[in-house]
Amino acid sequence: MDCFYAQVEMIRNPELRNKPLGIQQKYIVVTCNYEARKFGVTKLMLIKDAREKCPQLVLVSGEDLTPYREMSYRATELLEEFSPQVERLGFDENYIDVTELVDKKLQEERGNGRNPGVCGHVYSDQKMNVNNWAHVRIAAGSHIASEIRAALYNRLGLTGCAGTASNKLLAKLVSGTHKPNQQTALLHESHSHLINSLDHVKQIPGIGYKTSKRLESLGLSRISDLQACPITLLEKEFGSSVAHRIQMLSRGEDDSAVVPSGPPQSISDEDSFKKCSTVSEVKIKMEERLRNLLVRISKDGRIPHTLRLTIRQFSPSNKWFNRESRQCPIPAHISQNIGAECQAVPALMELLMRLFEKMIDVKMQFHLTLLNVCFSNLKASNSTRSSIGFYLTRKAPPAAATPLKGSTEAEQHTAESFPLKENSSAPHTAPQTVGQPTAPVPTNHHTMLETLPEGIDLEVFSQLPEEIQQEIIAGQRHAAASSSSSVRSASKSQAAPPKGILNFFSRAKAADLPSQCDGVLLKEHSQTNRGSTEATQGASSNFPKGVVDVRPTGSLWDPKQEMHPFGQSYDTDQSAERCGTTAEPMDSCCSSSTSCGQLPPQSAEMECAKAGGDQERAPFPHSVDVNVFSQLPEEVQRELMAEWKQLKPTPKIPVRKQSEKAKASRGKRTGASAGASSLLKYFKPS
DNA sequence: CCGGGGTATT
DNA sequence: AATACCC
Repeated sequence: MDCFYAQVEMIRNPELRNKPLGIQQKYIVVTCNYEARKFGVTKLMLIKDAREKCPQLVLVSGEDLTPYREMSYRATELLEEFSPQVERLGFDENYIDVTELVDKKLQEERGNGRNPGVCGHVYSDQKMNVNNWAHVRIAAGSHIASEIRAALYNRLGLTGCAGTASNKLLAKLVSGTHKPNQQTALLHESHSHLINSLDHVKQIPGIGYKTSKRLESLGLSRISDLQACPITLLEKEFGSSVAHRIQMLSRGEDDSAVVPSGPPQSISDEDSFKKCSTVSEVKIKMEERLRNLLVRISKDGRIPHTLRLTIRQFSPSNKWFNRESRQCPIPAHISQNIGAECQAVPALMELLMRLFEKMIDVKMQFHLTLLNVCFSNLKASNSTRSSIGFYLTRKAPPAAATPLKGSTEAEQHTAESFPLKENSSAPHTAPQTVGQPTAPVPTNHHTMLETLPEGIDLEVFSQLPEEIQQEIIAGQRHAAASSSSSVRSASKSQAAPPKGILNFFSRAKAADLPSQCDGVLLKEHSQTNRGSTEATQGASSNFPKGVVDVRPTGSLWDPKQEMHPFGQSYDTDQSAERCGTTAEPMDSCCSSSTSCGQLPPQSAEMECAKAGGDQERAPFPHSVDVNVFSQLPEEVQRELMAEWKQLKPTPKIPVRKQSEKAKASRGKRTGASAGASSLLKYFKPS
C-alpha cells in the first residue's frame, strides 16, 4: 500500500487529502503522503528537518496504531476472498499465491482463442510472447492483481502497488519498480535484470543489516559478488542454511511458500520516552501498556498464556541495540480472567513487576527509554465463557457478576503461589495435562446455573432463548470434557473454527473506521479531477476516472479490453484505466454501483447477501430468538448478520505444500483459521 | 537504528 | 531470551 498510515489518515479525514501530510511518532515523521514528498519530506525524517523542508506540513500523530491495524486486517481479509494463501508482511504488504487462481482462469479461458496481454507494466518493457505459456500465466496473474487493486480501492479506498512474478522475492522486488499505485509483472527472461539492478546486497529482502555487514567484511557488497561467491566461504561465515538461502536470493531464486498468516501470534503495546527512572513511573507506564493490551486481547477473544516485558535502557554511548526482555507463563487463574476488563490488572502488574526486577535492580539508578508489554502464546479460549462473557458482562452489575472469591484475595494467592524465579521449573508451567479441565467451574450456584461461567449476568442469561442457554451450559461441560480430546489438538489448534451460536457473542466492535466505499471517495475524486494537487492527481490518474462506478463486464479477458493485437501490454495509465474498469472483480455485486453506494464495507457485504441469490430477509439461524436479537446493540446485530451470511458457504481448506517447518509450526493455526472468513475473525476466537 | 509494531530461528 | 529479519 502507498504510504499506508498517511492513506488511512486521509481516509479518516479527507480534508488532509490535498495537503502535505506527515505521520508523527515521537520526533520522527514515519511516513508521509506524496504531496509531502514533493517537498522533500521522506520516511523516518526528523520532525524539525521535515518542517524545514515543508513549513506547511500537516502532522498527525500515528503512535496509536489501532486505525492502521484495523485497516491492515481489512485489506488482508479482502485478499483472502481471492485466495486463502495470503501472507502478511508488516501492516501494509501481503503476498498472495495466485497459482491456483491462474490455473482456474486459464482453464476457463482455454480454447476461446483469445490471448490476454499483461495488465499494467511489464518489467523493463519486455515484450510478452502470447505463445509462451509462462508469459501467459504471468499475464493472468497480472489481471488478478488488477482485480485485487480495484477491490482494495473500491471497497476500502486504498491504493497500492502490486508485483506479479514467479516467486515472493521477485514479486516484491518488481512491485516497487513503478511507484505509487501501479503494478508491474515480471517475465522470466528479465529475472536477472531485476535482481542485478540492485546495487547492494542489503537491498535484497531477507538480507538485513547484520548479514550485509558481514558480507561486506568478506568483500561481498554487490549482488554479483554474492552470486559468484564459493558456497564454502559463505557456509563458513553463516552456516549452511543461511549461506544457501542468501546465495539463492542473490540469484533471484526463492522457494519459500506463501504461508497464510492468520490471526497474529502475539500482540504487544509499547511506548518510548526520554526518561523513566522511578518505580512509580514504571508502574504507571506499564499499566498503561497493559490496559491497552487487555482491550485488544479481549476483542481478539483468544487467551494469552505468556507475558513478556521488554525494556530499553539508556546508555550514553551505546544508545541503540539494547533491548532486554523477560517472559513468564500466565497462571491459569489469571489468564482465564482476562476476557472481562480490569480484574486481571493487579495480578498481571504483579507479574510484570517481577519480570522488571529480573532486569533492573530497583535499588540502583536506572534510566529506561522504552517499555513494551507483550501477550503471546495465544490460544483459543476453550470454554464458551470468555466469549459469551465478553458480551454478557458488559452491562452486568458488579455485584451480580462477581464470583465468590474476593478478587484481592485471589490476587494475593496468585502472587504467593507462583513466584517467578529465574531458574525454577515453575510448578505452574506443568500443563494441566490431559484430562484436566482448564476452565474453572464455579461451585457456588445450585440450579442448573451452577455450571455457568463466573462473571456472566444472570439477568441477561435468563432472557436468552432456551436453546442458547443450553448451549452455553453445554459449552461449559464441553470445555471441561474437551481438554481430554485435546491431547493432540491442544498444542495444535490455537484457533478452532467457529462452532455454534456462542461465537456470535464474542464479536469485537466493528472497526471504528469511517466508511470508505462511499460518497467521500467519489467526491474526493471529482475534486481532485478538478485540479487540486499534482500528487493527488498523480495518484488518481492511475485509476480510471470512473473507477468507483466499476461494474462487471463479463470475462476478465473481455475483448472490450482491447488488448494490444499481439499481446503487448499497455503502458500505465491506459492499462490501469482499462484493467481497473473492465476487469471483473470477484466481488462483482459489491463493485456494482448499486450496492457499493454509500455503504461502509460491512454493510455492503450485507447488501451483497441480499442481492446475491438468497432473498430471505434476515437469514437467522433457527436457534436465534428474534426478540432477543432485536435487543442486542446495533453493532452486535450487524456483526451477527454478517457472520450468518458468511457461514452458509463452508469454504474448504485447500491443502498446500509448505516447507516442513512452516507446516510444523503453523499448519495448525492456518488450517483452523482458514475456514472462517469473517471480517472480524482476527478479533475474536475463531 | 529512529517508531510501533510483527515474524522466525537459535 | 536473544538475535535475526520484515514493514
